[in-house]
This record gives sequence, C-alpha cells and structure tokens, in this order.
Amino acid sequence: MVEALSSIMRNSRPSNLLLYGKTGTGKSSITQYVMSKLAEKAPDSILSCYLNCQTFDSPYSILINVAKSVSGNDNIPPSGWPLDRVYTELSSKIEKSKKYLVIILDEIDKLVEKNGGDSLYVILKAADESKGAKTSIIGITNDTSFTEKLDSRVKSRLNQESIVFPPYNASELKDILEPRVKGILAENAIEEPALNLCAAIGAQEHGDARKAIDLMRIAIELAIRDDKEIVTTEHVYRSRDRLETDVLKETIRTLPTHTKIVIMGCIAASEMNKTNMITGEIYANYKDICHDMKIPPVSSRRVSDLLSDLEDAGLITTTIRSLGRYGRTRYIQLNEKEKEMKKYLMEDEEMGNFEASTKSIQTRFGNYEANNTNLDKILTAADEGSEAEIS
DNA sequence: CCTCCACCGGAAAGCCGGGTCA
DNA sequence: TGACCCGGCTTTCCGGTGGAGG
Repeated sequence: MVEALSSIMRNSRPSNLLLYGKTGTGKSSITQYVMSKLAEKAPDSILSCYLNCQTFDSPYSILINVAKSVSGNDNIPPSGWPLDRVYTELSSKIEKSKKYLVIILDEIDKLVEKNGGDSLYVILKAADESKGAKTSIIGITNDTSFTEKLDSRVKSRLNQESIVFPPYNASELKDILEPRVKGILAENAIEEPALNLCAAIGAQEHGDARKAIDLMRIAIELAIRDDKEIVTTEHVYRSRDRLETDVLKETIRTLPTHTKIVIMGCIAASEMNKTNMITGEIYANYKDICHDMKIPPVSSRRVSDLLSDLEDAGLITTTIRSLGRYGRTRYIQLNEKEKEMKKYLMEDEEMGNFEASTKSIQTRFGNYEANNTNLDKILTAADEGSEAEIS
C-alpha cells in the first residue's frame, strides 16, 4: 500500500487500489493507519476521505461527502442539487485545494449491489477527470468475487492494483490480543487458556480480529461483574453466547415493521408444525397478522423481496423448489434461533399484540384444515363416482 | 411431449418525505 | 410557492420456469 501511495511524495498521482479480505482482517484499520502516516509526512499535499458505502450508498451522497471533506465548509446541501452540479462543484474544489485526494470507499461492494456498476463508474470518472488528475480511489471489499460483477470499463479503472488481506490464524490473533490486554489488566489477570480460546474462536470465524477482541472485552466485563480476579475460559464461552444473542437481538430490533411481521408469519407457520413453509402460506399469515394489527398489508411481490432480505440477514434460509403441477415456490425455513427470535419480537413494543395474532392464525388454520377434510371427502366421493356427493 | 401451477424476479412507475432554489 | 432534486418504499405488470401429471 505504501509503495502504491508513495508516488504522492514524488508528485504523481497514485493508482487506484482495491483491497480484498474477510471481515476483521485489518483492511480498514491498516488503510486508515497508512493514510494518517502519509498525512504526517506530507501534510500539505494529501487529503483523504474515508466513506463507508453501507452508510453512503449512492453516488450522490458519496460525492457530497467527498466535497465536504475537501473543503471543510459545506456549501453543498445534503440533497436538492442535481448530480452534475455537485460533480462540477467537486472538481473545482479539488483543483483549488491543490492537494492529492485519496477517496477510501469501504465496503465498496455494497455500493455496486445497490446502485449497479454505473454509480461506481460515475465516481471513478469524477476522480479520473478531476483537473490535474489528483484523485485516486481505494476500494475495500470482503467479497472476493466483487470484480466479476463489474463491467470492464469500471474494472480496468478500479483494479489498477490490488492487495489481498489473508485471514489471521490463531497465533496471530493471540499476538493482537495480548498487547491490548496488557495495558488495562494486572499481570496474569487472564488465564493463558482463556486467551488461547479467544484467539481460537476468532480464527474459526474466518480469522476475524474484531470478533476476537469483542470476545475478550465481554469476557473481561463478565469477570468483573462476577467479582473475579481472573478471566477464565468459562467467561469466554459465556461471552461468545452473549455476543451471538446481542447480534440477533439487534438485527431483529432494527428490522422494518413489515419485515418483522413477515417473520411472525414464519414463526406462526412453523408453530403449526410446518417444516417446509412456502411463500404463499407465509403471505397468508402475514396478511392475517396485518389485519389483526390494523396495518395495511403490502403486496405479495414486496413480501417476496422482504423474504430475500431476511435470507440475507441470515434469519431464514430458502430454497427454490418446483412442485410440478403445484407450482414453483420457495421453501422457507427459520434458522435455529426461532425461540429467541420470537422472544425478541414479543418484547418489541411495535409488535405488542403478537400473541393475539398467533392465536387468530391458529384458529383460522384450524378452519382451513376442516375445509380441507371436506374437500378430501368430496374428492374421494368423486373418485367413487357418486354424482350426488360431487354436486 | 405438453400443460399449467404458483410463484420468482426484473422493469417501470408512483408516492412520500427530505431537501434546494429562484 | 411551485418547480425541481434524491432516496426509499411500494405497486403494477409481466415474462419466465422446473417438473408432476395428463
């Protein structure tokens, strides 16, 4: 990275960089570290702008935030201007600043996912064509197949140089953890096995240093709460459980209302001992719950998208199956945390009367079963050729 | 071999709420 | 105040589609 960026010191534009690596392998922190060191060395000639594309996910918001970091004052409004005006304003600002601008786009794959390759092209073009060509871009992604999704004009501009960040192994993680612990805790306050366990769990999770550090932090907190002098493996195990539930709880809490209702629909269906739920059933449940909660339901097309979102969030798994005559649909399964999911949903004030909704579905489902048995009788009768019954 | 089900998922468009600007 | 801009959410429309059953 330093090699690529040091061309700034020789007064020439650095090439665009693309960094790959799983989460928690240090892509972002190393980038920020290198940039800060560069800024120390050459405070007058470098300007960097770090943006996470999960938050700033449109060319518009990215260009605006870049412009803001170029010239501290923000005379560009957060919305309202047409894109090309922001564009020209930005290039004139870059020109005026007379510095090299490095735009760091973290989770750049999110930008492309949401807006398509074009959005990235706009930004790359803005960078390439900035007066005096003083802008370069560092893209950070954990999606190794990222470039395959780009068309060639974007690819060639972005992928001028790439660096792969391999995952940390357990002993590297231990090296990361140890010095961090040393400053805050007394000597030997953490059992050697506990430290090793943290590193091992982190390594299992694709060498994720962030995870290992979080694990250690919570383990220490738990030990303090227990009034223990020493952090043991037991604390680490408990810490892991805590982390997992925290993530799930937060995921569910931040879900949009309709998505929550869709999960309820899934839970209601699975409580009726359905192992393979299909989209149609979930949608029917969803509509029932909406009715009970006096919320207007969204269309089935939309629910289909919400189900895809849920799959992305890891709350459900779906497989597309064809049932021949009986259509083509998704088989939907809740993940193994169903009970917890239900609990968090019930605690959600937005979803106050979930219990009532489930009940109402169950009664409705009862009726549906009854109707079905009637239908069965009729069909059997038809088979036997009794015309009276058929009518 | 053909049909036809019950959806999938892309495209386009509308609406809303946030904003700017003359 | 009306003409715009953008993003997010949603609906409408519609062309697929895998495979059981005729």
